[in-house]
Amino acid sequence: MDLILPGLDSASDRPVFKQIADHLREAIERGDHLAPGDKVPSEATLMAHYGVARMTVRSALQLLQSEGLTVAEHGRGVFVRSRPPVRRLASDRFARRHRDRGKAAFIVETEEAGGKPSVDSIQITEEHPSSDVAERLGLTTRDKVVVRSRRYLINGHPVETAVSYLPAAIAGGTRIAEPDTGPGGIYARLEEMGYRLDHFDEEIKARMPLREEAKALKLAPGTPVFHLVRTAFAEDGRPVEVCDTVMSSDAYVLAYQLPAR
Amino acid sequence: MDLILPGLDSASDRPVFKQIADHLREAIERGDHLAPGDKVPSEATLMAHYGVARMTVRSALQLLQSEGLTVAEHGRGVFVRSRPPVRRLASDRFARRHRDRGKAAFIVETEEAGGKPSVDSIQITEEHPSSDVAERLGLTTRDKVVVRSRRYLINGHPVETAVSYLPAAIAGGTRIAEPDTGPGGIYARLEEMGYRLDHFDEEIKARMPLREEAKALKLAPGTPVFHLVRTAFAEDGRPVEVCDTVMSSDAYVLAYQLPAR
DNA sequence: GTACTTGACTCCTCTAGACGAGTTTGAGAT
DNA sequence: ATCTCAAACTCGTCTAGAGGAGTCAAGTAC
Repeated sequence: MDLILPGLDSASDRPVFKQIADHLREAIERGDHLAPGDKVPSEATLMAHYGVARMTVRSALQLLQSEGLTVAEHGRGVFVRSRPPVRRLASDRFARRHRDRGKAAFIVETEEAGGKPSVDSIQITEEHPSSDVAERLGLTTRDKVVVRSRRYLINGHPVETAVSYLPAAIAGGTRIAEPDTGPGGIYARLEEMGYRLDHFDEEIKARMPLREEAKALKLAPGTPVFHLVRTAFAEDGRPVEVCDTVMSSDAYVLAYQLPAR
Repeated sequence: MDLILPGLDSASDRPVFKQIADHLREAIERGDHLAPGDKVPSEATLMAHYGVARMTVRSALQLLQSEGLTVAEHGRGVFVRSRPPVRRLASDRFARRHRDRGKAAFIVETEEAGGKPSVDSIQITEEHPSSDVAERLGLTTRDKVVVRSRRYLINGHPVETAVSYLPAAIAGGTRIAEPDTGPGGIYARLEEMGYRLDHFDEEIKARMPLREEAKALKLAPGTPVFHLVRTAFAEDGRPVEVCDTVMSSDAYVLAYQLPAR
């Protein structure tokens, strides 16, 4: 490792720990001496190099970690973050021609990208909806909804959690309320039941994950999430499903096509 | 302020600073005693309450800040983050009927939402494109592109930076290369010039901001950004513009409509 | 009354240690 | 040659201080 870091600029009024972070950040962004996966010099090494206290070095490393540039591994070291290959979610992923192939969108897309898709933590309950979900579905909080939660994984690594809400009047007692919804997933079942789908609305936010989300998705510190809420509308204009998903921003690029007309 | 925090659980093996952060996080999420804009108890208060060292309290506060829940103001205190009202960006924002009204999408939307839109830092240059931009525009890096950078503000607060790239062969020497593009913006000029627009592709990533981005958008620590790249296609299928925007995730909810057909 | 000073309170940076816990590695025993 | 175990090295948590700088309000001088 021939990484060479500059000395501190004692004339500058920039705090020491930020200067150290700057040096490391530049080395990472240049990418020549500190490439993804590489080990960042240890705390002890940096202390000696800069002649500062341990906490000062740790503040610098903390900063880089909060920027999502590095990951610390207890007992091993601090490493330059290597991002997993991202998946592009096309805006035609719910087109009927895909659904008719008999597989859910996630499975198809992941296999096409050469990954091994899996789904776990499937839970199904029947509950009263939150006011937000009730409003989106055109229900009241006194109505009941079928709630399907699950987690999606690629090559064993979790990338997304999803919770679907469907009016119990529609989905109650059907295969949608079973763990295995059969070929084509929820949307195929809805269409079989006569709820021919017309369009989906998607609302996307980006934010830092809650603690449970970071845990469920095994997110490295400093990784934001997409929070996407999709509402499916039948051809009669009625909403038939709300799907609330949280996705690792590391794993996805969302792609949409908009008409100019 | 009658905020009541529980004591530490010395039996738990959860680190003290995380326990303290948990207590504060819960109080914030409950929202009853610690609402947006409220002042979090000072470091000294928390030290006394929990009987721990200064650095322990600071670690807890640091954690909350990195989660985007609080903002520290030097000399004043730590405050529960109050998020600005978000703007929903509808997927028909570039429909021709809006463009024909003679205002750019950003101006129209912001005024409709009751805000005062403004644009600053307008810079126009002519450059060789990066390989990414060249590829999206169907050019080579030896061609030239007109580069329009600007920053969008709502009520004086920056929310988005945008850089548009257009083939110099199309936009060079036109009003698109002037600071004021005239009514309806770039897209109206392109259509006048005979490049009737067909559709837009948008690719969305979420990530933590670079340092310059955090500065340009005056982002609070722990605020991720949307990185959106839009490519505009003319009716003959040729790409005519690539727009690279970075948006504060605090200020936006992106909304799209997808067909189910 | 107004303007200025002062002090209390706030968070920011940094030092110099301590112990703990996970990982790796090499020396010694088998 | 292989296994075991302890040492060395890593980051994680925590203590107990120090001086600095920004903010605010009360009190002082004019």
